[in-house]
Amino acid sequence: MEENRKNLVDFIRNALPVAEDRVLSISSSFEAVHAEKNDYLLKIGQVSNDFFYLESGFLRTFTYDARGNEVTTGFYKAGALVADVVSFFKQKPALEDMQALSASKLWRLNYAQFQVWFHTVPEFREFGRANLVNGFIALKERTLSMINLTAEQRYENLLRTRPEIFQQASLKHIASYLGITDTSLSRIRKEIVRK
Amino acid sequence: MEENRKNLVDFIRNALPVAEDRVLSISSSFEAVHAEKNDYLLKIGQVSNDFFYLESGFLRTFTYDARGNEVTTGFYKAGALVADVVSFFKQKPALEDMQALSASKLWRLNYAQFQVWFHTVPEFREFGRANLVNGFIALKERTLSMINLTAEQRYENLLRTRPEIFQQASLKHIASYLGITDTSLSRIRKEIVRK
DNA sequence: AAACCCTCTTGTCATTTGGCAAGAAATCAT
DNA sequence: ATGATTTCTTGCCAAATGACAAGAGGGTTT
Repeated sequence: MEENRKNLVDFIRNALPVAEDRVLSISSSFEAVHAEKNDYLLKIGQVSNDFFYLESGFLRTFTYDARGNEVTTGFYKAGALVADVVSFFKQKPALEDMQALSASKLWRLNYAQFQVWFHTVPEFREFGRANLVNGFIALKERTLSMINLTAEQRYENLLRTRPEIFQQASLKHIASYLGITDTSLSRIRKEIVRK
Repeated sequence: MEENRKNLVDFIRNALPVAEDRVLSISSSFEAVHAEKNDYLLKIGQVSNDFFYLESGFLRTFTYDARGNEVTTGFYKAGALVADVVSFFKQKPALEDMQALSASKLWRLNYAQFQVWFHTVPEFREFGRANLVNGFIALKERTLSMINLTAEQRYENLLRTRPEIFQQASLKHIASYLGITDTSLSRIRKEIVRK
């Protein structure tokens, strides 16, 4: 397969206010990864060595409840940075699986190389920090929405703010992301139509 | 009331590897705050201007579910740094209340002063970053524990890892922190005793 | 076109959890 | 110390949610 780094280079150039040669050297430290639909990019128990930029495709992360049911914890669309932050930064076994929901093209930065850029490029460090703050805020807001809102309100929010998920994921995955079963989601949808 | 900064200064000295005069200048930018039992330190809707060091006492943060019931989201004991990260760093209205569960002594750093230290003291910045990573990880692990574990397992975990909470908070607060009602917690405790 | 697969919906039933209220126990205030 | 208040437990019942299974609908393959 031919390797075209234009999308990746554009992303890095846009993310980091650094000289062009630095943009190129950082970009070239990423490695192309291709995932087919249903392929796993990380499995529970593995220590993540991958910090991904998702050029195209669609991913989800998921774990299992106390009864063994899959529970989707996140959806990622093209343009996203994707990593199991806990496993990658703390080099601990992952608590979630990561899986492609459609054929995906990714660029991978390994842990050692991440550390090099983090310690030698202030802009990289600053971008990483900003990213972490945003990730923390998103997780906090999602956690609170699971408390503050009804399942129906969470469904309507998701439909409004992340419509792309409904093009890419099954209602079973969406239901578990909302904290309910596919049966309940089906009933909520029916109720909304009735209104 | 007499003001004794020894505990605060020791904390800062221990947290930041900087010269003693810097430890003292940073310490003296904190302002003493005293809270009586049940006093609020932040209310939902306010923009937080406070980054606290909790010298003594005990705090909780809480919000409300869709039916209006209080749900405790965090407990904080002496020695902790406490802030509504989202409200403080993004200067947005808080989504949670913060309340003292016992008379507490706190030290407060305001947003403007936080920014000054953040931009002028690399060690402060680095400490802040490490703190954020740990906060993110703790939130992620708590979120996953709400999925992976049963309420009984969460109860036993909490009892084992944070026994001080059981000295300071009511079972009603603990129950909502575990994601259940006080009625259910009471039944779980009964069941555990039976074993 | 037929067979197949996958997703989604829907009915029935079981289980879990919560609401409520009463009473016991512990704590606090005067 | 005594009364008042709060917390915790427990029983009863209602409501919400999930498990399971059947079936409809779409899309794909052969």
